[in-house]
Amino acid sequence: MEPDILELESFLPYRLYRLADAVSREFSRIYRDRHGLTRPEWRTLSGLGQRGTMTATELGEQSAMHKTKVSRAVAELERRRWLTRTPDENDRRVEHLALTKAGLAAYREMVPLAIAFERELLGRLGAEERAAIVSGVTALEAKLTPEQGIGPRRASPVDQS
Amino acid sequence: MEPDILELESFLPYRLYRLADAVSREFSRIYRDRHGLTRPEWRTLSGLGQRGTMTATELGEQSAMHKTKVSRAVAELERRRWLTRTPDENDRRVEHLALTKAGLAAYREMVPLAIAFERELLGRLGAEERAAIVSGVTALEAKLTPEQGIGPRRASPVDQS
DNA sequence: CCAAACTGGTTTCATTTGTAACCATCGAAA
DNA sequence: TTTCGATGGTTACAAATGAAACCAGTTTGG
Repeated sequence: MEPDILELESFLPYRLYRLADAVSREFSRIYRDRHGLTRPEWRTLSGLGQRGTMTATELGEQSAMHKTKVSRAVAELERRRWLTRTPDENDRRVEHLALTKAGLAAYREMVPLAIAFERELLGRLGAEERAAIVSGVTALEAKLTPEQGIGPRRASPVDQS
Repeated sequence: MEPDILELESFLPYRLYRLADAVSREFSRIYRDRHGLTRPEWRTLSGLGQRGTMTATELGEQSAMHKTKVSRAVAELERRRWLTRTPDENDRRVEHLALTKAGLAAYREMVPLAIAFERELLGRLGAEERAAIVSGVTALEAKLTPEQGIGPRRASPVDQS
C-alpha cells in the first residue's frame, strides 16, 4: 500500500514551494526592476505604507521576516531616505518607523502595480479555480500554528525569507 | 475603486510564499535533521530515487532547480558516495547520474516519512479544504508558463491527485 | 535597591544563493 | 574540414540569508 517511491511532481510541499517561488519571482520584478528593492525591503515598505507606523518587531511579525532581515531592510530604506526612525518616549530600545514623503511616493506608485499583478494572476483562472486557491490557502494557513511559521506570535522569533 | 493601500495579509503572492515557506521549512526537518541534507540535495536524491537515472539537466527540469544548484547538490551527494556519474556514450558533455546502494537506502528511508508528512498535513484539513488546495494549486500551476518558472518544457502536464 | 532574566534591535561570521563567465563538446552550415 | 553558435555542466564572485553572539535598555524577584 505504501508506495516506495515519491512522486515529486505531486508532492504538495514541493508543488507549493515551486508555485510560490515562481509567483514571487515574477512579482519581484515589479519592485526590483523599478527600484532595486529586495523582498525584505519591499515588505518593509509595504508594511509601513499599509500601517503608517510600526516598530521593527511589529514589522517582523506582520510580514513574517526574521529580525535580522527587518534590521537590514530598515537600514537600507533609511539610507535611501525612504523612512525615518523616531525613538519611543517610554522605551528607549524601541524605534517607531515611518515612511518619508519619498518612501510614501514609491509605495503609492507600486500599490497599483501590485494589485494589478494579483488581479492578472487570478484573472487567468476561472471563478471556481480562483475560489479554490484562495480558500485552500486560507484553510492551510489556519492549520499552521505559529510555531510552524505562520500567524501572529508574541514570543520567540520566526524566520522567513 | 482602486485602493491606495495594499493589504499584505491578503495579498496572494505573499500568502503563497509564506505558506510554502512554512511548510517547506517544516518538512525540511525530515531530511536536514536526519542526514544534514540541503533542499537541493534532497530534491536531487528524490529525483534520482524516483526516476532511477537522470542527467543534471533533466534533474534541474524535474525539480525546478537552477543548474548551479544541481551541480553543487550532485557534487555533494557524490562526495558522500550516494550517487555515481556515468559518462554518456555519445555525448561526452553529458553524465548519467544514479544513486548508489547507500543513496538508495537513504532515499528508501525517507520516502515514508515524506508521505506521512504530506498525509498529516492534508489530514488537518477537511475533505473540501483538501480538494480546494489541491485543485487551486493545480490550476495555478497550469497557468504559469515555463518562462515563469514552472511547468514541463516539453510535454506531460503537471500531475494531479 | 540590585542582580538576573528578558526584550528590541544590530552585528559578525559562515553558508547558501544567483549571475555571469567559463570550459568542453556538439551540431549545423559554409 | 573549419567555424560559429548552442548546450551540458562547473566555477568565481558578489549578494542574500540564518544562527548566534552581542549591546543597550527594561522588567522582575529577592
